[in-house]
Amino acid sequence: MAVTLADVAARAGVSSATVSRVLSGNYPVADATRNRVLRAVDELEYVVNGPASALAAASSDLLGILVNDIADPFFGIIASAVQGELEGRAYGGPVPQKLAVVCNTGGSPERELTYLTLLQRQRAAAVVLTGGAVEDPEHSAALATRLRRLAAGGTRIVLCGRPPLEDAATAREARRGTSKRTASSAPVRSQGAAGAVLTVAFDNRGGAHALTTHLLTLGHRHIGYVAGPAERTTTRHRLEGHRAALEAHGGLDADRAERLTVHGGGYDRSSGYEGTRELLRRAPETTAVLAANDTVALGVCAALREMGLRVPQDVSVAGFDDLPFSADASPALTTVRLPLHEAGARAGQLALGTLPPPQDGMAAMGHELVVRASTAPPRAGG
Amino acid sequence: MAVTLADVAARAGVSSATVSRVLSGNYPVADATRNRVLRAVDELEYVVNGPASALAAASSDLLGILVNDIADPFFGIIASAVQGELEGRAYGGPVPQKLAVVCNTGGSPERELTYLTLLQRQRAAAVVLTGGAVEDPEHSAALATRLRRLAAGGTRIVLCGRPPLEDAATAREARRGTSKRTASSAPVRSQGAAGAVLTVAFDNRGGAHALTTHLLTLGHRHIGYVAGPAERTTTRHRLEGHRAALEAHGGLDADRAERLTVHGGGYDRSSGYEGTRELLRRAPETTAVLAANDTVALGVCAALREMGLRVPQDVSVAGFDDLPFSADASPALTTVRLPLHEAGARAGQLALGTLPPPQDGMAAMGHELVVRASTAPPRAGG
DNA sequence: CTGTTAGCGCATTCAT
DNA sequence: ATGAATGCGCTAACAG
Repeated sequence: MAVTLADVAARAGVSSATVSRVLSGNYPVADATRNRVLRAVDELEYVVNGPASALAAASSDLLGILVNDIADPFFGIIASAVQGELEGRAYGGPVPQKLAVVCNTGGSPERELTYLTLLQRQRAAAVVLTGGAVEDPEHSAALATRLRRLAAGGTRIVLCGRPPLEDAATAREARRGTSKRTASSAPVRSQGAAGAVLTVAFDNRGGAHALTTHLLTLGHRHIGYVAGPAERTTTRHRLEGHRAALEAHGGLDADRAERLTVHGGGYDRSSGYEGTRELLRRAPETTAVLAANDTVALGVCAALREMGLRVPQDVSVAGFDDLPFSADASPALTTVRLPLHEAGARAGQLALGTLPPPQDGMAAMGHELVVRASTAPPRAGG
Repeated sequence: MAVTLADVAARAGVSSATVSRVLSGNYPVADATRNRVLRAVDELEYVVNGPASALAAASSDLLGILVNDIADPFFGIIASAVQGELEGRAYGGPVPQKLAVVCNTGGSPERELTYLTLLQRQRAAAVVLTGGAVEDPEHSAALATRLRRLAAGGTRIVLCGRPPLEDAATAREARRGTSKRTASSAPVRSQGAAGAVLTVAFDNRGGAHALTTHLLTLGHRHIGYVAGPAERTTTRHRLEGHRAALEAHGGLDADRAERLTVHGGGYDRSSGYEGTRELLRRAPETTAVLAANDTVALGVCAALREMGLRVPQDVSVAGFDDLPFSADASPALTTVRLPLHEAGARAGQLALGTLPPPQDGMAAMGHELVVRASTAPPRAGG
């Protein structure tokens, strides 16, 4: 833990500068010299001092990934995919070269900011923020400011699974309550220029729309919605897609829609369980339940089962995300597949600069309706 | 991105040393001075330069976590729990202070070593290695050497879910083929002293034993085993527990046990699927299948279903780990619960030094048999 | 309690 | 193609 460049240099009979050049490989060095250096490195079991080199070079090979909870497969899959892009080629094969710093925010805005500070402290080369954002205007503004500053400082920022940052002007308007945003509004500087904040977006609206349409087509007219936490963009977008589909189908009764919507505390199983009990208390006529995501859907199914209702004969249930376990659930879950892996990979490439950023700074991912056993037509007279 | 300690010092009218003291908080500073410094920090939006401070202090606040794949909830849960321990208290609340570097090894020994090098380069404060180890003697030796060296250099090393490092002497013997290891063997230096390699171990043998006994008690006599990759310690231990139970129950027919064991390529669903087809081809009389883990068990169930066999009426199935989705699978999986979260938390505490290391360097975690719907007595005459 | 002074180990000019 | 010299920003003695 103590052998330094100078030691290697001494052993190889060269200057430390030369050793540095050999190791970073971005400067011509005579083959003979290089070999001698490499041998010395080997013999001394020299390992570069990362902090020292980061200090001198003003850069690091750390990449931050902010997730709600890495134990949730939704985030695990994305993080895994981001990681997959973190390797370069060397010695004739793929070799990891950057390190991923995974930060569990638990969905808390404060921790999100705290982690950003910690990553900035490490001079992380890039930061990927995953999952829905909290919609508190105060926090959004603070976060946007921080991210823009980071981006301006050279840290690549990628949002994966959350909407792009509002441009500053729009945000100001929004906070003033004037949302008369014209088509000819000023160009969004935060997206075109260098130091842009890039986005890989999921189609939460479209997915929920497809799911709701699927249920409507099956004949359901009493569709409950067990939603995620109210203040999340993901929650809002999915709900919007759901309501848009209802509206398209024959008008939306706002009060009724409100009554059929329950907000859970989180994207977890128990939210689905509790939410369903509440929902059926409010609206016993419900014949179908849309869940905030697959995990919530499992809780929905469990609650229904416990109430003596069969899925899908008595009540249909649908999830969202199509996590790996959904196909094997009881019953197999109808859901919407989000390209989590692909999105993560894309985010990783954008973060590394491997992939040229899209024109408008935003890559939109698709969705796919996956119909399985948990949805069926409502019972006659249901 | 350019404001330094000196800038803050100038603004606060103190020396940079004082600023440093205020920020690290481990040295008395007059309240008035502290406030002035803090204000300057705030006004200048100063963020510590991590690399510089790591270099000067010869330490970093990075902690490495090696996992097979962070997308697998088994590892996700452990990693999440480790993370949970990474926060200290400040400003009257829990605040993350160390960063977790998560490394996906994909189960490859080379990548394991590569990542260790990268972490060593970063001067990581600790490294937690999770999941079963690959049993190649060459690699084990290389890995043990590396870990011991790291530990000796002050990096805390914790193995979570894999057996303790063999002590050097034992390893040498093993490689010579002489396994006459006496009870009075030399004390294992790698475990008692400072710089020890600590272990948090799962009871894979005990769990498999319990599961097999459960099936035997139900009346099963033709129990197949769809195992994980052959060279993993986890695979071996679970298989050993399984066979020990068979033996305890009435003698073990080695050939038969061999015929009823199929080794999958990995701990994934498709291994379970393929393995089951192979197993039933070899031994159609099978009335129960033990899977390498829960994920594999899902594949087992899928294959059986596809062959027209009902679970558990025709064939019982059991998993291992009790991952969250297992209770909601179709049918709900009988399995063995491993305290993944608790183990991860413990590993995190040991890695941080929050928890005093156990006497023998090893904390053994328990297991719990969880009987659900996927196991039942064999059909009469089965 | 605070300031001064030396490095920490490396990357990078600038010479040669 | 290589070496010498400088400084990255911070911490840790050491004084005072």
